[in-house]
Amino acid sequence: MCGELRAVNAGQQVVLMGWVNRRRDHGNLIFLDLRDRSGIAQIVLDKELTPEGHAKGEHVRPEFVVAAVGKVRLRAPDAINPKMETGEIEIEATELRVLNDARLAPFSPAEEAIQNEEVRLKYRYLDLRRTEMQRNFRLRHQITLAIRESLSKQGFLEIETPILTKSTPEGARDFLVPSRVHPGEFYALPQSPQIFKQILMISGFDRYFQIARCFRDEDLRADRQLEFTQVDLEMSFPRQEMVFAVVEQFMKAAFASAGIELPIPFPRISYDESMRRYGSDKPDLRLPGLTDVHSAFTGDALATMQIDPALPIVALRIPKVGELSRKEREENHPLFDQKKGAKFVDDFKRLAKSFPEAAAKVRELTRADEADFVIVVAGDPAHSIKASDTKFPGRLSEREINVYAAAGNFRAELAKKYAERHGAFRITDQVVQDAQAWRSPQPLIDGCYAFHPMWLTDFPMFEYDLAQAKWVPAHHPFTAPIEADMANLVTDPASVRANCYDLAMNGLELGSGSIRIHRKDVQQVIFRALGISDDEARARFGFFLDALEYGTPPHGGIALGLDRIVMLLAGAANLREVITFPKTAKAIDLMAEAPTAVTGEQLKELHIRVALKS
RNA sequence: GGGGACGUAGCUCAGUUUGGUUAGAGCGCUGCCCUGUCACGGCAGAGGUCGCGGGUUCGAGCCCCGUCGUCCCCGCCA
Repeated sequence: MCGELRAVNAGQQVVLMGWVNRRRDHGNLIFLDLRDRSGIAQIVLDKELTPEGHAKGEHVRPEFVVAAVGKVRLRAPDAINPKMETGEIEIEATELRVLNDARLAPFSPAEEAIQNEEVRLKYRYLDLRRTEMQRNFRLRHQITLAIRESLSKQGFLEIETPILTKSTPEGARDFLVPSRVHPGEFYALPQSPQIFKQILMISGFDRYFQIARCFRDEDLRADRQLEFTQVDLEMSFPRQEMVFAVVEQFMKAAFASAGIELPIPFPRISYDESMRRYGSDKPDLRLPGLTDVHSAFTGDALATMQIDPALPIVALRIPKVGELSRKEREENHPLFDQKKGAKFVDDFKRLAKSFPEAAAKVRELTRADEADFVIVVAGDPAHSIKASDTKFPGRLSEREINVYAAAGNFRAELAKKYAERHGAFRITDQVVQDAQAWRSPQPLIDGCYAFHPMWLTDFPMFEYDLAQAKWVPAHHPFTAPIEADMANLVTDPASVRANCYDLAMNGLELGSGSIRIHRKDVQQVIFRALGISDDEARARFGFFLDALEYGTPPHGGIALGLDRIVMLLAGAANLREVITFPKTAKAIDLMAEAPTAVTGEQLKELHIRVALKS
């Protein structure tokens, strides 16, 4: 293997096979950099030593596939290349065989990713040859392996569930597959193995897991593809803490496989607290959170500034951004979500002029340095939004959540924009760039962790739908309420918390799970509370309701997005970097050119007629 | 469904502000030269429907309208 040869291999006879990364022709001496997945080695073709090999070498071009026969030799001291892992040696070729030629590639796999993602995806096989992509998928393999090993050690069995199945209750649009045998009927691809894994608990498999492909026919995002992979698990007789412990173990193992030490247990935070402190249900803890600065403003000041005193007033702080010009600030304004009924103050000079005490207090409360950029976000009384401002005791109102979310989104956007300046995301970048580091078992920087996992708990069971004027489920219908809140299900739905939990890390939702309902009577109450009729429940998952009646153990579990975990560890900003053949934002595979129309013959066999809108 | 950014040589980009002769650069590519390079070097050369369609104009890469594609976001989706 090209990249594995070292000084100790000097003198060995070898046959190296791989792709020509680069060719340097010095006339009677030709250097070939030969690349395979292990790395690059330099082949020397000397006209005196191998006239034939040298002659072939003259016609070799980038990405030709060749075999070089020869001896490993130490380079002369002044010819050592310290930038190459194999820089101390080279192959003195006695023979060169051209195994295959190659057309001129639209871009070179020897170089960094090109900007044009269309071309990258169309020629994905060339893109995947790049060192960075090879590294990403090796990383993905190692992470997957570590998770399998950890879960197996913890007593989980890996069990497969169907891909051709029935619509599951996840709420997204299904991908449908027509049945040839049953005209007019369709299978659905699983949005998750949810019902099957719960049935596996009923079947007595105790602890199940699966690295499961899931499918959701919704619009794509940087962190969302049509098909994605989940680490899906379920266990019998659990409590939240037991699920957390299992996940923490395998996450620790997964990160260790990438050379990152992840301290456990992970911190926990309630949903309400997360909204207050980060304006998000997937907080990024690499930067300071939001600060409640209501106390900095007098009633008069709020009236003058036209800020709603009944709503939260929070400050966000992005460190080390420095002072921004008016133009720079204005360029940031589109990053603020106008639709949340919130407004912001980012001109601190003006604020200090009108309300010097308030401005000083805000900077004091946020512990802002001179160079830190601070923005105050507050409710806009003038703004009419479609949101309920009904305040249920012990629970954030929708308008409050909107103000926090506006601040949280703004914080995340600005953090992304000024990543260079605050440097809080840098350690992740370093993981990417340092090709050695990812293999190292040592943490990259002692005591400084680039990855901040966080459990979120105590989600509300229901959300109030203003349009329908009723409480609707915030989760899938098998999520159990927290035991203590069970009594309030009908009388006070607002106060009921769900026995479910999310795992977030660095501003991404990594996974979501819950303790499930295992009793039929509770399930019926929930269905009723969710406005799902008996008939509807029976039609959608009657088989599951039947199964529930045959001795269902208490059970619960979670599913974590494997692609997202790999993305974080690869330091990638997009899922496409860790998925071999991803789809574009318009849901197209540019290489395979899918989807496509199919023949009339195929449609006929499937009893399908296509009716396109004109 | 909506908002934003982008689209000029194989790739990365300049040129668009203020319409004006034959659209440029770097890398890559082709040919020749070169025995110690490793982003090799030197000389010469090829390569463009300026995404596509229409319009305004004496004249459009540049202005207007439409359309397509890629990316990011909202909606949607845990």
